[in-house]
Order: sequence, then C-alpha cells, then structure tokens
Amino acid sequence: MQRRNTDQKRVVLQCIDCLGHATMEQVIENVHDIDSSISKSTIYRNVNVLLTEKVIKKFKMNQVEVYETIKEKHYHFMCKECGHISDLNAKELDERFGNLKEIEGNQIEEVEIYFSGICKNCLKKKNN
Amino acid sequence: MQRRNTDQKRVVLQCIDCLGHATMEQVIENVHDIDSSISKSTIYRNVNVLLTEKVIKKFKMNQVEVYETIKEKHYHFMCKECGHISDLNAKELDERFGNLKEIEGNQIEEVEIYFSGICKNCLKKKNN
DNA sequence: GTTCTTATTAGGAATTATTCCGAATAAGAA
DNA sequence: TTCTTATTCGGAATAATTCCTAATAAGAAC
Repeated sequence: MQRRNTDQKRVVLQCIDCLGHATMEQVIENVHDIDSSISKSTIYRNVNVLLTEKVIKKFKMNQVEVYETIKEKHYHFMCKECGHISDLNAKELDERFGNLKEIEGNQIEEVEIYFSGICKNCLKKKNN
Repeated sequence: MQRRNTDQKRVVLQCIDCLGHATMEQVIENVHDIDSSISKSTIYRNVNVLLTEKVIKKFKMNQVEVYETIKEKHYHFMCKECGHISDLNAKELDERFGNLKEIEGNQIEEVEIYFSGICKNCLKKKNN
C-alpha cells in the first residue's frame, strides 16, 4: 500500500517528537492544541501507522504507556518521586550488556531495560 | 483496612501461580474453569488487591500485559516466534548489572530487563 | 459456638479507551 | 489536470475495566 503524507500525520509526529516522551492522552491534547479539528480516530490511526513504520515506538514503565520517536539507542529512567522519564546514554550501558547474544540457549535479538529510582533533581531537593 | 482471605481471592492467586505467566484473559478463563460463579469484577478487584499487597506483579512485553507471583528475582525472555515467555536465572545477569547503583546522577532502585529473540525450542525447529 | 462489624461478593450498569464504518476529501502518480 | 485510492471526520460500535448496591460471609470479640 502506497503511504501518503498528510498534515494530520505530520502534526501527530511533530507532537510526539517535541514532547520527547508522551502518553496517548498527551499526544491527543497536543495535537488538538495545534489543530482541534483533527479527529481522535485519526490520531489513533496515525500513531499506529507511525508505529508500524517504526518511526516511533511504544513502551511502558510503572504502568505508564509512552510513545517516542526512534532516535539513537538509549535506555530509560523513571523517577518514582516526580514521575519524570529521562533518557540514559546507551554507551556506558552497552558496554555491560550490548554484547549479550545468547542466554540459557535463547538467541537474544532485543534487550529492553528500564531503570527506576530517584532522579538527580529530586535527590537535590531532598538534600536541601 | 483489615484484609480478609476469601475463597475467590485464593482461587485467583492459585491460578496466577500455576500459570506462571498469565494475561488477564487467561486468569479469568482459569478462574472460571475452577469456579464459574466468581464474577469478573471480583477477579479484577482481587488481581488489584494482590498487586497492592505485592504478592503478584504486572509487566508488559511486546504489547502483552502479564501477571505473575513475586518469587525470587529473575528476568524475562519472550520468543518472537512462539510468543512464549520464560524466566531467566538472575545470577548470571546480576553479575553484569546488579551492582549498578547510580547512573548519570540518578539513584537506581529497580532495574527491569526484558529480552526477546528466538527461544531454544524454536531455534531447534529451525535447524531441523 | 454466637454475635457483630464491615470487607467482600455477584451481577449488571456505567465508564473509558480504542477501533470500526462509510461517505467525503485530498495526496500524489500519470 | 485527471484519476485512483489512502486518508479523513465524526459518530457508532466494541472491549476492557471500574463502579454501584444489596446480600453475604470472614474473622474478631465474646
């Protein structure tokens, strides 16, 4: 099927990209801030299209489902205090597990790692 | 609030425990196999109670939401061919990242790792 | 064992998130 | 500019989960 580029699709992608990490609710809200005439079903459909096109990806941390554009490989850290999700640079971590190709006889193709704890900022607040 | 032990709650836990890894659908199905008079809302409620009691936990891999009883620490591997989820022994993996306490200024309390790829059995089938 | 408080239940209604549908529109190839 | 058909809107349909209420029963106190 020949895919088309529509304004609606561009807005959806732009929103997810700007937000960094966005829940579906946030995506809908942001899209409607830009153009409230874009219907919910169009937003849902385009999010799914972008997922199958592998332009964005979806993951879940601590019960929160999140979308983000696929850029260079990285991992996620969610703060248990403020709920903020931040990106972790992959390099340091890849040294540890990037070379893992097999485990207990199973061939590894993907590794998803989610860290959680207390973020830099919340630590700072606590120490003051 | 003083919690009570009911037959319904016991059946729900028993099912999740026996199944090893279970989706909500599977939990409902299994509970109803044992006692079809247990209502769906009771099953949902008890799953949530067990979650807050930290007797079971919930996670998500490749779009599949799964419940399991909390036993000793381990990681998960999901096969992209057959969809089966298996447990990975934590020891070997903990040597790699168990000692990670801080990253980019953030204090790490939990690490969730999900592997996916092709499992032992599917590899065997492919090679035959 | 009996009584009593109240957490829990069944079952259906209500809510919420997501997908489906069909006629109208518009992307982009020719 | 024409033409094909992917995409759109917007509301209906669906599916998953939670809420509600009267009835029940767990388990503490006696």
